[in-house]
Amino acid sequence: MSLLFSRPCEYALQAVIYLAMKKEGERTSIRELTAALRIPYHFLAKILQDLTRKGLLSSLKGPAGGFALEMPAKEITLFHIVEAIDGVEFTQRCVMGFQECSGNHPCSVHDSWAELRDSIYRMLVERNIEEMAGDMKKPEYAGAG
Amino acid sequence: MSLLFSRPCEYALQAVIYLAMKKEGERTSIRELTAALRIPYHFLAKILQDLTRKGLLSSLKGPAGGFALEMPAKEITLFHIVEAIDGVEFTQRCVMGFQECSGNHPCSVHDSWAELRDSIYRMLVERNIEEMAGDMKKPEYAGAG
DNA sequence: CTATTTTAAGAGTAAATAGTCTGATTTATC
DNA sequence: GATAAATCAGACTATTTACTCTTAAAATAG
Repeated sequence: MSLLFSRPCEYALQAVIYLAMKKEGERTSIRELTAALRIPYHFLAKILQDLTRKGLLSSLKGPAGGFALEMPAKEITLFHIVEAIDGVEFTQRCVMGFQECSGNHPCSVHDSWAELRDSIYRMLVERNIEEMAGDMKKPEYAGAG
Repeated sequence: MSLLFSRPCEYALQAVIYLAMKKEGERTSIRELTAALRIPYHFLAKILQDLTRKGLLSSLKGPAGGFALEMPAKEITLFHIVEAIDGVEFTQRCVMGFQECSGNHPCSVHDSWAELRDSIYRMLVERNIEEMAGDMKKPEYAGAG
């Protein structure tokens, strides 16, 4: 079970943060990313292609090729990545799956979940990838392998 | 995509709340539940059997048989149901899937997610099924079909 | 121009999740 | 006891998600 986000989305989040830890413009190969993050090679390749098509990354073939952020890390949030890979369906569905659940015909946790949903959204937008990459470089943080 | 909870778990939540809307001890058939909640018959049958094995429901075969809550609705929370069907893994995993993420080696949203996780837990335990069934009976609430 | 290193693309496979079917068993009623 | 109405059990199928493989194409360096 991969809670909240799909596997591809989790991998995308990790990969983009990893790229943000590099100097701006520096390119990183799939090989390096999959080794550092322990993600299956060809699977991550697909995901990075997807992020490239969606305009979040740029790619270059050949030796010294690889992937880099298409825009400054400061302008990217986790939400951009989630939006690109999983979409924003989680902002809409009833948490218990009631088909009729809606604003004027709510289920009994509709309002609590609405608040939580907002908090999740806030978690995804309140900090940018540059700040997060800064964290990850510190020894007390996890992720880079 | 069935956010946060699996399909079987969503169906279980719906079914248990539906049962809590009945008079204590009254038995309800799979047929009635699937008609009211629009859930596939045989699939819900499996889920109810599971909840019965886990001790949340009691079942009776034969005409006038069906399912009922094994204990007073006041003593059941959504968390009991989630625990029985999906387990509590969502309280443990890193939201971005970082393998190394933990208390003393956190990812950059570790703390925000920890708070959110607690709020989700609170949403699941702060009200019991009796209260929620009470809500659902009111015309402005959704669920019973 | 050739060899090498990288991504691109698309088909294919595997595993997990969701949902179905059939037949047996239990219980109540006539 | 026979019949009917319900759950129980387990095998089966379908769909979605996760992951792999192969070949092509682009870029660099010699």
